Amino acid sequence: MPCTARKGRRRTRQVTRKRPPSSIAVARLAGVSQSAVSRTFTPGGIASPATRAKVLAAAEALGYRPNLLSRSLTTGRSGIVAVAVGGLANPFHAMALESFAEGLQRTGRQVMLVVVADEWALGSAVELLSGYQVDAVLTSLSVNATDVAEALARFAVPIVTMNSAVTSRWVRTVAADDHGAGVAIAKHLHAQGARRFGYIAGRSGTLAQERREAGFRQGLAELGIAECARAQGDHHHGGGSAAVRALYASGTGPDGLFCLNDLTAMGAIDALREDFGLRCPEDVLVAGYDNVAASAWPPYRLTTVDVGLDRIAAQAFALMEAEEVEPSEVLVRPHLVTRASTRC
Amino acid sequence: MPCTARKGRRRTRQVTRKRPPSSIAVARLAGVSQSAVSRTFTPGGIASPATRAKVLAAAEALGYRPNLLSRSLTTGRSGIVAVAVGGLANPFHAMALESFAEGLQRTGRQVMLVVVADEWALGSAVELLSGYQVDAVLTSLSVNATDVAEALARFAVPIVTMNSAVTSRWVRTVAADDHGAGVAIAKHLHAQGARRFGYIAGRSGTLAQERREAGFRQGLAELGIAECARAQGDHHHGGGSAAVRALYASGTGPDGLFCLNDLTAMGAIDALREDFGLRCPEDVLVAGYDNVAASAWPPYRLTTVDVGLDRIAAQAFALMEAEEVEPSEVLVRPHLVTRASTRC
DNA sequence: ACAAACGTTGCATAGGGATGCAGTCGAGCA
DNA sequence: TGCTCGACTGCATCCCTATGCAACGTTTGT
Repeated sequence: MPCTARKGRRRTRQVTRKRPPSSIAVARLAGVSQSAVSRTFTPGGIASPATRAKVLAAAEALGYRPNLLSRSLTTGRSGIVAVAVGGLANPFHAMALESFAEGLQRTGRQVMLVVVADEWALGSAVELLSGYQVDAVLTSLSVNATDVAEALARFAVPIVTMNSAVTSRWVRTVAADDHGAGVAIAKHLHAQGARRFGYIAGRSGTLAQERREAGFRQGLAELGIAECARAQGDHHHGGGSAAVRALYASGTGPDGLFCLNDLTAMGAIDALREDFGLRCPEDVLVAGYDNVAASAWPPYRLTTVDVGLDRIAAQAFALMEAEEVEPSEVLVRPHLVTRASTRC
Repeated sequence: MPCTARKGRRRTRQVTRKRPPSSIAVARLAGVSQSAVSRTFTPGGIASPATRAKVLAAAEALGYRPNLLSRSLTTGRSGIVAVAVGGLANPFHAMALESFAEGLQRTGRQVMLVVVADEWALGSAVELLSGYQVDAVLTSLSVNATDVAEALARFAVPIVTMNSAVTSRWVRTVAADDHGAGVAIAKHLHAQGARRFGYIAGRSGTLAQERREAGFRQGLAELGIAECARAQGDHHHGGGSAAVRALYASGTGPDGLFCLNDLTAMGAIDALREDFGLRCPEDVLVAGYDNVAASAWPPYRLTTVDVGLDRIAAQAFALMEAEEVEPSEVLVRPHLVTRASTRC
């Protein structure tokens, strides 16, 4: 067997930046043991007032702050929660992020942000994140692909999504009642006088989108209406405009339009006015979804659905902290915000 | 002297969640030493193909991922960069965040997000972040208070701000040439026929705001114009509207309006139309700042300034990585985007 | 055929902090 | 006065990975 013990070796670590003071340095200066320093800074740690004072003075003098990364080594929890959002260009995602971040910071957790393109990117992002020992992952994306959900479960980290095709011990879901909101929009548009209906979708295959559409169609069906025009947008302003151009190009289009989200709806309204000279409340009623700030602005005054991000965030936190979860989704009741865009 | 060595103690750690497999577990399964596992996963580590294969197989079987937090213990760099933004309700901040996040993720760094109210909150946020050993801090805030800048410097972490009153070895600044842009806007408005000018400010005391205003006034001065009405907004849509109501309430208001940012400008335009029946290009020319997505929408078609976030982000990354920096700020030349809101 | 050179591997330890255990010291009690 | 109890404190370890060094086996050179 090789090599006997030896000591006093010299490190030539590469660009080793100057390290901040450690608890050992503080202990030396304060004339106490390293454990005393640790106990002073550990919540719930026991130290006499005298010791605590000496330690705090020394720490202040050196500018010492406990290294939370190495703390997480012993405690097994990093205090870091990952938040994955897709596309901050959409103010809804920005607001969701802000809600999450605020709540997490308030409870002393830190937010690791990951911007992901879609749910598949989410898989590899989580793989990376698991290396950082994040305590949980929150995402405003919805997970539809079953295999993605299963892949996520492998990391043994609580993952809270907004809509997921399958939920499991690790993949948990909180969502607004998109279906119910779709029904409500249908009835509202009808009550306001719309008779020819249309729906502008987003990228196909997202659960939220499918549920909103299904709800809308069911609402129409309950009113005895089977027909509903349809066009596809892209979740953004431009897509809404394009969809309207497709819908109204040939002959009369719908006079009641439900759009997957507010950006799409605002794009739709703009195209109606610009390209077809149609006025929004008078000729076509338009409703959106998300209650983005801009939806309240005078040019739009858009009827929309407020999902209640604060309540969603609160539920997400609860789900994230739960030890065990029976696989089922938590639904939050959204709130219909009626504005001038659907008032004749 | 107390206690002699003893071993085999039992831990009753509190809710110790099941820990993920460690390199030791992988080593055991693969029949190699822990160092072999470490070398397999360390970029640049040396291991024979045979060993590497055994290790990778074992790691795959156990679902092992190296713990990046403890890695950072030895390497001294966490790979985490903090990004501090204020108020994601403003799409400009959301866009800045996205630019930063994308660039950082592309280079394999992780983003720790901090939402802060103002620069003072930034100070305590950085204090907390320094516990997480972040490699640098980026922020879309500007730091004006000298004492805040000095407090930040104490943490010995590179901090890149957008505008800072004082720069130092640690506090570095990249900014758009707000002053120059203000001048350009003044000349543009004048060239388009405006004669009575007005400026809508944000909260007082932010450097960006002061520079835009100073530039605007200098541009006017160069045109021989001394007079410029002024009202204060709040960086948001509502503030712009309120400012317009204040400006136009008594008699004729300006026919050339420069607003601190796009949200303010859009609020201004809406109030001009709603409350005073003034049309935007015909009666009043309006310009904003930031080139937010909504500024291109048909109701506004807002002339604005694009600061070039991608270039700013690139410069920020360079500043962040620089070992030593001569204390001076990096200026990026912004780009005037002219749209219908200033075309008669 | 022997030595030197090279490529790999394992050992031991560092890095910062948390904590079980045992020992110290002072206070309270009989 | 003597003893028990309790409050602290320090020691020794552990958490997980990275890495300097020495030892090993193999290949190459002469």
